[in-house]
Amino acid sequence: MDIQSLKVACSSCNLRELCLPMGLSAPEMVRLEDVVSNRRRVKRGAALFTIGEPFTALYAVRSGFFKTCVTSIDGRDQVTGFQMMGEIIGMDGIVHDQHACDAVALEDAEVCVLPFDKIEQLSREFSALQHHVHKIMSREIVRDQSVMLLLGTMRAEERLAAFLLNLVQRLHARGFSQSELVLRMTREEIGSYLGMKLETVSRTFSRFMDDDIIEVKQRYVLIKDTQGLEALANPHAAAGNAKAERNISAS
Amino acid sequence: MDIQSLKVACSSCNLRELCLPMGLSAPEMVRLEDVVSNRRRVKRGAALFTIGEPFTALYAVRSGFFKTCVTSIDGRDQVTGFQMMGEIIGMDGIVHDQHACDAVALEDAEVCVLPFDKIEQLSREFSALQHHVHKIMSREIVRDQSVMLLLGTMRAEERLAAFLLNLVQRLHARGFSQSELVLRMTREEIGSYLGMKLETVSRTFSRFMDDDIIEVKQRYVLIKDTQGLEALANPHAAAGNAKAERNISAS
DNA sequence: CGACCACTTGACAGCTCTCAAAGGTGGTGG
DNA sequence: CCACCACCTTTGAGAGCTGTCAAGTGGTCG
Repeated sequence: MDIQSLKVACSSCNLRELCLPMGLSAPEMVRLEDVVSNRRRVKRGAALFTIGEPFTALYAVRSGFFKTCVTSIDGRDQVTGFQMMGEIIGMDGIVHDQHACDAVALEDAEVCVLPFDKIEQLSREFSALQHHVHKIMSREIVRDQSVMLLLGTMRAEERLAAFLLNLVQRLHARGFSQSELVLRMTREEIGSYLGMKLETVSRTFSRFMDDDIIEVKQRYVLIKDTQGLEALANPHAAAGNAKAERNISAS
Repeated sequence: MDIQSLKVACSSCNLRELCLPMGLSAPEMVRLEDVVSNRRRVKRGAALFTIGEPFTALYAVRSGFFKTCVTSIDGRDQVTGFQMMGEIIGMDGIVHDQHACDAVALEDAEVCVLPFDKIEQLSREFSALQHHVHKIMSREIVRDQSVMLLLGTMRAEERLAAFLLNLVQRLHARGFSQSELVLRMTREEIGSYLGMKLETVSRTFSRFMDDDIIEVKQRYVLIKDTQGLEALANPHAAAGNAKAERNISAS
């Protein structure tokens, strides 16, 4: 245990199937461990990086929970994502060699530092790593597009339902419960992510409770009726929707 | 001219400073031309690719105008972007080896086909190309985040103003007017992108006209007061906003 | 234990959506 | 070449959802 906490070892990390080393061969992973030599602890409320800060590395979340936020010229800010263990942060910084968003820890956290020049160098040697890096960035693009869909077409109930389902789904993939979770963020942060005010988030939680779909006690959430929640997130999915059916039959 | 229309030549393409070959040396560009050997024409209204289609290549827009749209399980769809010449489409497909959105031509268009396996192969040889590919993907992530900010925090007037400013800015970078443009998309498509209904788009255009900030005649738009439009897009930028000022002083 | 922060709830206002009708524009076919 | 049709756009009226403002409660952390 002591040795592990001093030296990073992707090959023994229980996140390796979710994180950067996914799909690498044993010798490749050894070389990767050489690159991923540093860890960094981030206290709750502290920033891993901030807007404008020079970009040098990507970060793999090892433990803890982060939010990323962008800020407009006139000071409005928006949470663009919540990141949990195994997820990669910082790809926004590549294009201008400086970060385009803030990354803030929502609880005490630890990240693996992935110096980007080293990643690029190793990617030129190992096509598996190269392709995986591309996949990670592509996944982020696809995720962002689904958030656009949420923000552009959904109403408050649908947004919050989709948000909760997404969270438990990701937690479940990490070995946690399928129906229980502890929110690491405030109502205001949820609202910022979902494009609604904290009061609306709170009211919507209350409505879900009244409908007996979830149980909420502060940060703790129990999903009592997953199907009901799914129905709230996609209200027209069951009804014979022409477009949806076309998509299903096409695939 | 005939030769050029048969054979792609990045080195003589007037988009090379915006597109994939940016920053490559002469010999590198020659090798790239070998990869970018195919072009494809797409008629107005036709799809360059659709959701679920196998991913094989990225596409560089050579002429014409595209939209990309995602569709939810229950059939709602959302325009996630508009792409003009010099911009790269298709990065959504990398993660699952199939496209996650539709790309539809809004006018007759032509694209350069960039087979992705070839791009990856060449990226392993040329770090300049590798880094540029990363930048293009990172730029897309940053763009998506700014759309989230728009959808999450702005009101109809602000969204449409920001949209118009973004369009003319990109057109201007391509040598077009700074104050005049022709919309290639319908009010409904604008609305889908901006998360509002077509009627609201139309009404907001009318309000801008009443305020003498723009002139609109169907698809044609003349920006009469750029500063006024910027003020509409960032209403609190001028006022002494604490957060904005903190960002300015910090940078 | 106390202060502060997060959360909940209510009342009301306002923005955007919905539904509806009419006017334009561009394309197609006779 | 003209007429017709389909689609896009504009505008109005009213409804509904979410935001705003406000007050009070409860939980958490120093």
